[in-house]
Amino acid sequence: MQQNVLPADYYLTNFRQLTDFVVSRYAHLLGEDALAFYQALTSLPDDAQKLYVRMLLRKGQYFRRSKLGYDEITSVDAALNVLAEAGFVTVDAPAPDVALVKLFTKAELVACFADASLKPLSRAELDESLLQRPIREVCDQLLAFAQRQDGEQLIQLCRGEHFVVFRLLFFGNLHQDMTDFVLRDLGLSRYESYPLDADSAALQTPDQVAAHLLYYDYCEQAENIDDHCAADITCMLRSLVSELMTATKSDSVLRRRVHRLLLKYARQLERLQATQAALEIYQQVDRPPSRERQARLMAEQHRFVEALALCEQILQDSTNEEEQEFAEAFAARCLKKAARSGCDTSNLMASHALQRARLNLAKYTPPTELLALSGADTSVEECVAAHFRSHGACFFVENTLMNAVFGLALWEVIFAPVKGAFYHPFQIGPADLYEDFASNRQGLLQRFWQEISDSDSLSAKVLATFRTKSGIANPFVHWPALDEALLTLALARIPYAHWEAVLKRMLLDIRHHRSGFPDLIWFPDSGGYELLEVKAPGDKVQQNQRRWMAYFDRHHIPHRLVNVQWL
DNA sequence: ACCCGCCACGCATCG
DNA sequence: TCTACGGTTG
DNA sequence: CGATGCGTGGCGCAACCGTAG
Ligand SMILES: [Mn+2]
Ligand SMILES: [Mn+2]
Repeated sequence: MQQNVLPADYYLTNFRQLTDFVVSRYAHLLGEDALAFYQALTSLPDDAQKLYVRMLLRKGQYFRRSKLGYDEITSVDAALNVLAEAGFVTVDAPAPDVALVKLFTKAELVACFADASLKPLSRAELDESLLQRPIREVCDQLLAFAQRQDGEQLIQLCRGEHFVVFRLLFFGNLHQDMTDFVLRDLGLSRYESYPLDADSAALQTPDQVAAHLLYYDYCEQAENIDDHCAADITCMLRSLVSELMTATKSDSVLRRRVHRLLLKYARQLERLQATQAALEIYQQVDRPPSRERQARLMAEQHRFVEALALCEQILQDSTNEEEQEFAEAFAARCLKKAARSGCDTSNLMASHALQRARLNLAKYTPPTELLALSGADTSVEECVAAHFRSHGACFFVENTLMNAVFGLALWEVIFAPVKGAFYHPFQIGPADLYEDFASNRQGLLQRFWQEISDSDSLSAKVLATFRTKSGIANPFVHWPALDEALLTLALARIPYAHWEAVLKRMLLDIRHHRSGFPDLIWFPDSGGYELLEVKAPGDKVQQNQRRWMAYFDRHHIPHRLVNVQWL
């Protein structure tokens, strides 16, 4: 892959692109101080802006002058003077902050504090021991130590917190950053070009922005928290709930993010045996696997009636297949345990949902073959593929093939300019991909199925898109795993009705139906095709894999489970 | 598309 | 001296 | 025993540098 050469001030250009974009579209969402920050910074000479942005893009807010070696800046010292004058940095006047310690090496710290007892400590222990001392004194000594070195200065970057707001408004999240610009400009990633209409924005109101910023504050807090202190975690989560839960009512994106965070840390509370706290947090979340976790915790405490009530609720209203299957199986087990422990189960047995669950327990068993192979140095899947290649072509595809055909066939639908779906240039897909993708595109999909109504039109569409969009990011297309020969063969051998069935199930629930496809696709010399899921001894079919195979069975899509036995 | 989603693997537990 | 890692760079 | 649940590891741009051990 060719690598483009970037201009020396590429980072300033990128910074300006981002901030200009935000100011021109979202000025009404920027606070007064953020806007003032932008105006003050952009009125400085280029060199000062360059240095400021260089520091802004590095970690932390403290820097040693000796580590600011930027050849493209005519005079770093002059730039620093300008920045200091304008209040964008301080020089040799750092706030007392433990982060300053990170600017110095072990050897320097030992010398700085002239304390030989520090020497045998590891870096982590050294940091820890300095943390015990008064911060003020430590920082004074560090500053004095730095100043004793020729030309050294301690720079503190100021007002950097405003850039976070710009990033949030630009990307709609804080996990993307300026590297997206660089990777694109280097030619390492390519994005589809979709219109960014004036009215599409990730965030709409100042309150929403504030809530998101608060959420990311909590994320940061969570990352720095002691993972095995249940009390600390509980305390943080309670505070998050009280400050953020109301904001999630009207903001589905924030809701999703907050729920994820709560689920993750409630699970951690479980590991720490903090059952009550975990339950308390789970009760704030109404998405899977919250009720499953609650039911498990209830059953663990022999509160079978409550566990069963949760299962019953799931059976009645959950649209999540995995959660449904859990409730069916778990309810059956709980009923047994409840009966055995002498609970009165007569009320429970009257529940329709629970009765249905007890009948519904049969799991689909795919056609199965036992294959004896002698071990090799490659993966099981490759061994089995090699075996099947003696009677045809065989590829190790897992999700990549079906997903690729989905992504290529539906390319225009995926990137259609639906309102609110695209709001910055670095999206690999629409914002609502995993939410209401199909219902927000009913007309487009209807026209798609009219246009793509047979094998020829599907093949033509997929192969044409494969060529014209090659290399462009798409949430379903993993370009390196794809080659035209495989695609051509698959399109020729797999009947239209099968493709239609697969794509339609994917469309029903993209998030949960984009995975679980079998390992291999085999094209026998005699024609046709078959999907093969390989299992080594000790491995077993996963739930999402089984659901796909059950669906294959209903649609007469040829598939098989290949259990390997090592010779 | 948030130290993840996706897959396989290895271990402990339990009817 | 060598290696592992995190931070910085384009 | 098989079934189940839990935790794990690899894979994510690549080259370079300084620091820690
Ligand atoms: Mn697999
Ligand atoms: Mn497999």
